[in-house]
Amino acid sequence: MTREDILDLFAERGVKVTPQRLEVAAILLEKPQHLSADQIIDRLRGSGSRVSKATVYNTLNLFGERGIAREVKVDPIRRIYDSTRGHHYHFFNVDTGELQDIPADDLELGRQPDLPEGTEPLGVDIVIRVKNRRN
Amino acid sequence: MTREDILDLFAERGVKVTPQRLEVAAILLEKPQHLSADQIIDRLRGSGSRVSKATVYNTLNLFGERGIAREVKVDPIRRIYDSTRGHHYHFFNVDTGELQDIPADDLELGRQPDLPEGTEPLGVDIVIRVKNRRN
DNA sequence: ATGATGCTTAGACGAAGTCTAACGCCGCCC
DNA sequence: GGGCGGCGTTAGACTTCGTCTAAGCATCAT
Ligand SMILES: [Mn+2]
Ligand SMILES: [Mn+2]
Ligand SMILES: [Zn+2]
Ligand SMILES: [Zn+2]
Repeated sequence: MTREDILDLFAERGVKVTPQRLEVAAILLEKPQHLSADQIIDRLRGSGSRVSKATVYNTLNLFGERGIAREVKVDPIRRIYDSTRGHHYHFFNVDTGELQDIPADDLELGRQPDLPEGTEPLGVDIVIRVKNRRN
Repeated sequence: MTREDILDLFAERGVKVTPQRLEVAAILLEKPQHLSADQIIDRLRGSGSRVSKATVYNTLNLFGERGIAREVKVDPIRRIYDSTRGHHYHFFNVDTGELQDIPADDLELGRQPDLPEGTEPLGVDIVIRVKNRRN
């Protein structure tokens, strides 16, 4: 994702541009990937950036709310942010901790249950847990 | 679930019986429900029990490993334990934090993707996120 | 008895994320 | 230009959830 794309996306989602937000976006949205806040901070530090921890967390929360990144719930000990915004699912390898995308078309959802009374849908999260085959 | 059922389940899963494990099981496995460690500790304290925090966490980890309870990954800030061991899925109401079971039969999974090379399946977690309808 | 093993415990510790209060930056008004 | 308000950023304190440590206990085998 180019700098131009990022600026367009910010505009589209009503997110004001700041140097720090651009730095975080440049790392996370560079390519399809799944990163924790800590990994993003490490990469920022590695490239000499001084964006504070508080700002990284604020920014990731903002990106989540505005649909600039997706939060993936697989591991209760840390939040993972996903640069792929479109509809898709995940494999989670419990041995390696690795997350892998499943394109929406590769997984069909048959019958779906009625929603609870008085609620409306937000989305469907599917995680297929796998482990390494030992033989 | 009766005390007898719990003892049978422990035996079946190779879990040694201790008074503390029985107390935790009595609370969690009483009925179909979803509880955090903290809620379990509160209920133990409320009924005058003195089981330590460390033991509650150790016990819940053990229950998870041995399939005596299920860990539901829905909220990255705390672990939720599910007394329903069978195959089923969940609604998660983001407004209330409420988790609601979806029986396996109510949700059909059509085509499933090929697993990543060298891995074998552990299970499929599905969470349908919903919010309260406001109007 | 003695020792080994495994469970429980209080409280220290660690990791992830949030909050606070000060500070900087920018646009607006005069 | 100077002052003001609003928002974003910052360091570091703080909170929360969970794990670890080291001591104490129980049970079992010899
Ligand atoms: Mn790191
Ligand atoms: Mn509580
Ligand atoms: Zn993804
Ligand atoms: Zn359930």
